[in-house]
Amino acid sequence: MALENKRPTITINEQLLNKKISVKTILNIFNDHSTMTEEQMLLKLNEVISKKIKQDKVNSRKKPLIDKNTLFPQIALEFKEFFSRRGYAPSTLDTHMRNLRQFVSFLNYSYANYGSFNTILELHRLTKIMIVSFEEFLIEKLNTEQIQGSTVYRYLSTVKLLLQMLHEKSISTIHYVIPEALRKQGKRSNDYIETEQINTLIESVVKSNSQVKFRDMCVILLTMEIGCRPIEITNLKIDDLIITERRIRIHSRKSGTRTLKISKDLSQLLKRYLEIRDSLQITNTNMFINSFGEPITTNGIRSIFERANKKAFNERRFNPKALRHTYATNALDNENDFDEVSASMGHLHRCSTEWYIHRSVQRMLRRALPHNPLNQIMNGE
DNA sequence: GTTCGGCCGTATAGTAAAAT
DNA sequence: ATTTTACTATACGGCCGAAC
Repeated sequence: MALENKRPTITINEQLLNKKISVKTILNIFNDHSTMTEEQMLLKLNEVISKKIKQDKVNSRKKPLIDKNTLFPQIALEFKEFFSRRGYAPSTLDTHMRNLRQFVSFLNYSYANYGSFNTILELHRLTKIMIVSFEEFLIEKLNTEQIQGSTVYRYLSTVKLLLQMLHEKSISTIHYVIPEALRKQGKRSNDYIETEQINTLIESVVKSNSQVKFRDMCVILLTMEIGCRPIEITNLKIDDLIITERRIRIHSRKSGTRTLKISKDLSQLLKRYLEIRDSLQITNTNMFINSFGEPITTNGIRSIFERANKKAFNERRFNPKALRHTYATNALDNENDFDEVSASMGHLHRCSTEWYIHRSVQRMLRRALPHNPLNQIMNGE
């Protein structure tokens, strides 16, 4: 390490060329330069750099989570086994399994003296009375405002499906119809977010020092600009972005596939994000990844929004869906072609889009996205 | 034929807790 | 302290048949 006659030199790791280190960090290193030798400075710099590189490495998950299957009663697993052959989406099967867990534990609790209900074969002891008492149990929860009507309906739908299966397997002959009064749909909400609020949210992300800052910005701005769903963001593959044409192809089971135009600024931001992503060793082709290098999930998207909200407003003010609603309202308000808006929202039917027209006319008149918040960010940097 | 509404599969939201 | 998962609850929307 002797420097002697030579000028001090430093070998920069190739990886470093792609890393960004803030000016402030560098300045901090040389803060007390008066007391440091050149050699010490270089050592210190190297130290900071290697720390930074280490930091940017993708973490790996330590150990697998608890086997999900152990969380569900045997009946739910058998249910899944039976129905997964019918092409149900994973989320649907999950929902039913969760609902079944409630039902099975209800049976085991309320009818303990009838013996246990563990496997579907044991469900031959299931009686209509038990189901009706489950209904009553749910109604009680409904009346005490623990759950909504639509949830009661969901639970009973699962029971109905279970009975279908039991019938097909000749385990039970109970024919069950959900009572009319218990078939409640959920209520639609419609949030509208003023532009300033969106700006505040985005600014808070821009200002943050988060390692996933660029990812988060891309996710929020994508939702804002094209009104896509969280699930559609999780489904995005790298190939879905056609950067030269500034087009992005989004897909979900619910809405199918559609291709949308994005702004110049957003495409630049995405490009920048993808550069960062490229510098990590990622084995999948998903555009957005979590800190483990795995494809991001809808939970991940939600937490991006929650974090940003908390930072910006100190409370949860709006969610991805609200941005989606805002997008639809703005798009319609700016006198875009109705069918175009409908298509860009991924609505297959006009009625889905029409719903947004019935919003407060006053508010619709008041605001119209005066500018793209991205302009400020890109110019400001 | 268009519109309305039910059905039901599937997505999102809120919260707590775990993992780093 | 931050970021993610797990769980429960609930909203959204495609599809289709009945009512207009």
